[in-house]
Amino acid sequence: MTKTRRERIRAATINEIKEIARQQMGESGAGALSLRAISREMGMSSPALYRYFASRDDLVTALLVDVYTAFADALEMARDGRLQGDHIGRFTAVACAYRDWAVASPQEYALIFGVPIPGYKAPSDVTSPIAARSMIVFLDVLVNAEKAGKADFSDSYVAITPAVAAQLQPWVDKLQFDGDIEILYTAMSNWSLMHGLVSLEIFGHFDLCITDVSSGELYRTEVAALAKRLSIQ
Amino acid sequence: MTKTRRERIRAATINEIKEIARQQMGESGAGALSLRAISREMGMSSPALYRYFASRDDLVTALLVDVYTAFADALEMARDGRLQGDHIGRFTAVACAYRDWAVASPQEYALIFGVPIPGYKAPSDVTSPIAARSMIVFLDVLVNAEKAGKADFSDSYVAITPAVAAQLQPWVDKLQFDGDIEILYTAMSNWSLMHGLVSLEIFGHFDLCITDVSSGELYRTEVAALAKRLSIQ
DNA sequence: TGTACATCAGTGAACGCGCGTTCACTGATGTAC
DNA sequence: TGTACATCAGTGAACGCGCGTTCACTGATGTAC
Repeated sequence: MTKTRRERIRAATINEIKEIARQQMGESGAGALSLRAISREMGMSSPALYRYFASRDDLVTALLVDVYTAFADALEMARDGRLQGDHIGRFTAVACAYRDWAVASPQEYALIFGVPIPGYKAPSDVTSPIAARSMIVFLDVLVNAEKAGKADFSDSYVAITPAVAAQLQPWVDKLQFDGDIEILYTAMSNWSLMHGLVSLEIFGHFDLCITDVSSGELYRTEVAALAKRLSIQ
Repeated sequence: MTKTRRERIRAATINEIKEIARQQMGESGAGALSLRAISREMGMSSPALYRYFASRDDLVTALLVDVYTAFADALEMARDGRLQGDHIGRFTAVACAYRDWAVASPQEYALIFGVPIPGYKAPSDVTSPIAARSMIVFLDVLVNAEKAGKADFSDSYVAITPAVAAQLQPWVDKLQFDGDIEILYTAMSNWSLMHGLVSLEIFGHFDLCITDVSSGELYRTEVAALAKRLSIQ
């Protein structure tokens, strides 16, 4: 655990690179990330970066991992800020944390959920386990509410056909999920709504028709509607 | 209306430029659109393009207009493929057309709804009226269903607070909308879910947990659930 | 404690690339008389 | 119908830019004896 001096400095430099990269992403978008621009801002020559990342793609991957992690952390923190038995509190907190995080760091959100960066393909073996984490947090809240008998998933949904149930199988397997398939389905559906609302807001597509989306009023109303629909308590 | 020979050729060239641009967008993403690449493919020199578009941004804007129009056309066609009184048919058709169009032309979808192209700002006076068209098609279906007494928007939603209602005002004004505000709200909400489902699918974020998203099974299930929730008939 | 050597961080120059855009130009197509 | 002129489409060369990446190198920092 005790690192040598060199290792500490090295780690600090890596962090600085990533921090500046994140910052530049915030200014000009994830696609415009440039090693030369980063090195310029750091007062280094650009080849020096190759001591830390083997290529631009490697840096992007590292950022992706960080961002996924930060996102999942934010959701977990929101959940754990409420008592275990406070199911509706947890549901609302996680759903709102989703938006809050995205609003606070739109370019990070875009990096994760936006159009893939042209010419860059994330190595899914690295990416996908971390990507799953955030979704699991949300699912977890639903599962626990249901186990406690404080939510009802069967009501306002159409029957899930066997075909759809089969499509969800990989997800079931991956999580070794033993609950009702309706819960998984509901999680996906709610997640999709959250994603839709947030990305429309962040990318400015609500500006046409709504004033002051940034208040989050509309989003919270939707979350409340979801909670009501699931009779979550 | 009768165009001169020169005008016809000119129009044809403009179309060719736009077509190749769309095609290249489909291959390498909207952000990677390059005048030089287009001219290369056309067997022209790149300066020649400046006879047709004053700049790269101008071309992007033209594409944006085309794409928005094509999208709205697709939704309208879907709607008009069903009888006026067939409200649930129209609802389903429009909702499914939304996804079908997006799946068929993901890069176009990304151009409209994705992360804005870095360094490009769409002139909203040109863009926004056309952007509204597609949403209006969807809204129109809901309004007519409600007028005919074939839908119920009050049921599964939380009460809309005055604050939220106020936020929707610009939209009401723009459309000179005289219906119930719940309808507008519902349209936005449903639209957001559709957007969420489709963009998660298109950008590959469902790949982790679902097999064969491309069948559309899941999406159709969601649309059916929406229809049920609105008691649309 | 001092010396010899290996490892590491960082540099400057360079390669080769593609980009948007401007400019002065050549021919072809249209138009007015 | 023929001629003079204006308009238009398209070209090739060039400007200036930024990019990712490689290479041979210089010093500094660590390590083994």
